[in-house]
Formats: sequence, C-alpha cells, structure tokens
Amino acid sequence: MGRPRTPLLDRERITTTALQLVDEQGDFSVPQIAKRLGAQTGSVYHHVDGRDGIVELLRERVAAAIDPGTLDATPWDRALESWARSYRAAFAAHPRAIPLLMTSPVRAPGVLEQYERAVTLLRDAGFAPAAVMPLIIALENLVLGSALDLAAPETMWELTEDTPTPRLAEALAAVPEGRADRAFEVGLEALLNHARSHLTAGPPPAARR
Amino acid sequence: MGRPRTPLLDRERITTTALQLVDEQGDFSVPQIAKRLGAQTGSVYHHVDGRDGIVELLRERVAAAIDPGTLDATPWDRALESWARSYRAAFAAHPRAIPLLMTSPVRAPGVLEQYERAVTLLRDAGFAPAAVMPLIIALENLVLGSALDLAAPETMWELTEDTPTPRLAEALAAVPEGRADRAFEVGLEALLNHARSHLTAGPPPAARR
DNA sequence: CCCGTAAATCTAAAGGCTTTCGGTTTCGGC
DNA sequence: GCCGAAACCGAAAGCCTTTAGATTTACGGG
Repeated sequence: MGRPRTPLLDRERITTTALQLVDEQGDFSVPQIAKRLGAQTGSVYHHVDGRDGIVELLRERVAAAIDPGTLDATPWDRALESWARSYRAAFAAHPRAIPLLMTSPVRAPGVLEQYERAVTLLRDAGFAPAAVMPLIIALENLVLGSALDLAAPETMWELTEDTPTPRLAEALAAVPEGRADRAFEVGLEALLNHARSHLTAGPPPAARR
Repeated sequence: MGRPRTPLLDRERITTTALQLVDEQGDFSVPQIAKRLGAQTGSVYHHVDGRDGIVELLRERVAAAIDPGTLDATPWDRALESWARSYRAAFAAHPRAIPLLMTSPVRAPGVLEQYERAVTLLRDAGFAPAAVMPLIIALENLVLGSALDLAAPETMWELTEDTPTPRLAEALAAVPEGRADRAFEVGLEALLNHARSHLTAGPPPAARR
C-alpha cells in the first residue's frame, strides 16, 4: 500500500484497458478496469473524472484514428470523400464502442480543427455560407448512422417465422455480404453527387472569393 | 399486500411510465417505475422480461408511431420520402430515448412488415434485387443518424475558446436554426435523387416484371 | 355456494456498480 | 535531509438489477 515505486495507473493505461473491455464485452466498468490493472476501484478516480471521463477518453482515442491528411486531397470532393471514409473507418475499428460514443460529440481540439478545415474546404470550393453546415452535418449523419449499423450487424434483420416477409428475405439474400459497407457507399455517392450538382448548378452571386 | 382488487401494474403502464422517465431524465430505472406506479421494485419483473424487456417495449412503442400508410403513396419516390419523414418523426418525438433504442433493431412485426412493403415498392419500381437493400439501409442510416443528431442538439458543436475555429463559427452562424432538420433534408434529397437517377439510367435487362 | 389454482404483490436478499473520503506510504524538489 | 504532493488502499454509502419464497386475493369449475 501507499504510493508504489512504479505507478500502476495512468490515463493511457486506463483508456487502453477500457477500450479492450468494450471490444470484448461491449461495455466496461470501473472495477473491471481496476482489476485488470491490479489496483483497487477507488484508485482509478485519482486519474480520471469519473466514468463519464473515461468515456470521453475513449471518444478521443477512437477519434484520433481519423486521418486529418485526407482533407488535403484535391479536388474538394475527393477530400470530402476520403475524410468520410476515414471518419467511418475510425469508428468501424471499434464497433461495440459506438453506442457509448454516439450520445455526445467529440470535443477534442484535433477533431474540431478538422471540422474547421472541412468548412474552409467547402467555402473555398464555392459553397454558400448557409449550405456548408447542412452538408457537413448530413455527411456526419451518414457516417454515424452507418457506423451504428456496424455495431449490430448480426442481429439486424432477424427474421421471425411468425411474420412472413418473403420479399425482404429475397432482397437480403441478393446482398449476402457487406450490406453495411454497400449501404454506406450508396449514401456517400448520393451525397457527393448532390453536393457537386448543387455547386455547378447555382453558386450564389457573390460567393466566390 | 397480496393480489390487489385492481392491478397496479401492466405492460402498458410500465411502458408509459418508462417513456415518461426517459423524456424527463434521459434514462429510467426499474425502482423509479415501481415508485411512480405505487408498487415495489420486484413486482415489475412479473410483467416484464427484465430491464432489457422494458427497453424493447419502448422500442415498439416509439416505432408504433411510424405511419405505414406513407408507403401507399405514388409514385414510389414520394412513398419512400414520406416513409423516411415519418420514420424520423417517430424518433424525433422522443429524442432522449434515441440512445437507448439505437443499439438494436426493432423486431416488432408491424415494423418488419413495413420493410417488406418497402422492398416490394422498390422491386416494383424496377430496382435490381441487389440494389434494394443497400438503398433501404442507406435510408435507414440517414434516418437514424439524423435522429441521433436530434438527441444532443444543445451540446453539439460546443466551441471551446482554446481552439480557435473562426470559419466553423461563421458557418454555424449562417444556419442558426433547424440545423438538424436542414441536414436531414439535404441527405434525403440527395439519396432520392441518387435513387431516381440510377433507376432511369440503367435498370438491368430483365428487371422489369 | 365453495374451493382450489393461478395471479399479483410484497419482503428480503445477493451482488454489482459509481463515487467519496480519510489514511498510508513513497516520490521528488529544495 | 525534509516536506508537500502524488499514488494507492480500505471502507462505506447509496444506487441499481435480478431472483426467490411467502402472502394474499381473484376467478372459474363443480
């Protein structure tokens, strides 16, 4: 007891262990983390701002996998596309963590900066000020919605025998693999086409810098 | 004690109370439900399959607000659009319930039937078998993603002072109200346009019935 | 009308979780 | 070498979920 020679706990190890637990069980608890790290439950609270603080750390850890470099690509639509893919891949790497992370946004500076750059990208591309955020948010909705789909792929569309759904079963059989990925591709292409057409069609008079 | 003259508990009242609690607090617990209904905690378990069972009841209750009649509209794209709006509105009526309901799909017969009809709708419209589910799932992703956005509208985009994001702030100010709705409209229009163009462009040779 | 069975509830308890608080030992700077 | 701060332990309060048995009452068949 007392202060150990080499620390047992720190934010890094707590985050890593929590993420391991989530990957394995779909959830975590403070006592579980403490046990894995060989410490007592209460000790964890000296490093972290409660359970919610650990969730926030997980959010940052997962979001750190989003590649900011994707936004450097040209032209703007390629950059947006790459960004969306990277965004989704970051969450897809830890599907079971998604329900925990979805409820509130990432406040980490690194992610906010990426949104700042995405805004700049679209403004420079010629989008009207009022059109930028709806587009970005729509993209975000697509990414998060399809990430959510990734979180429960097995039980999804569990067909019961008491409600006959032959057409649905047929349609499902027609796309046996990678349904979630396919749906994401459809949504992404749709959104990008939409954005491109709106840009070429009618950029408001004084929008060009 | 003993069996009361008029029952205190039933699935209906338990569901209603749980939904009330979720609307108020964003969560519920079995003891809270019991207290509001004037019963003891354990008694609730005689009517319901544990806490998860109550969540499933909530899922069905919320999903019951999806209007199946929307799928009767013509042409097919109007039907799909109405359905998506109704789908989203059902969740939007209880934003704080969304995090609880998102993790697993609705298995209620009534909802499965709607998916069956949506499949039929698209097949009859001329979509290829392999194209139907990706489109429906993409639509679902859009609906759920934007519903999720609805769940935490206030804290979303909370700008911190230590990370300057002037362009982002500007873009946010350009769409002061109804950002979530606007984004949903963008995504919906994009997806419908995409679907329409893919149908007119190239329906596979033997796809017409 | 009576009686047995099934239903609805209560009481009690086990076990897990989150969080706080005070005590104890050790580290690191001066 | 000393002293404040850091890191951990032990314990406890209060919440939650879930189960089990006991108790009383409603209801339907004879």
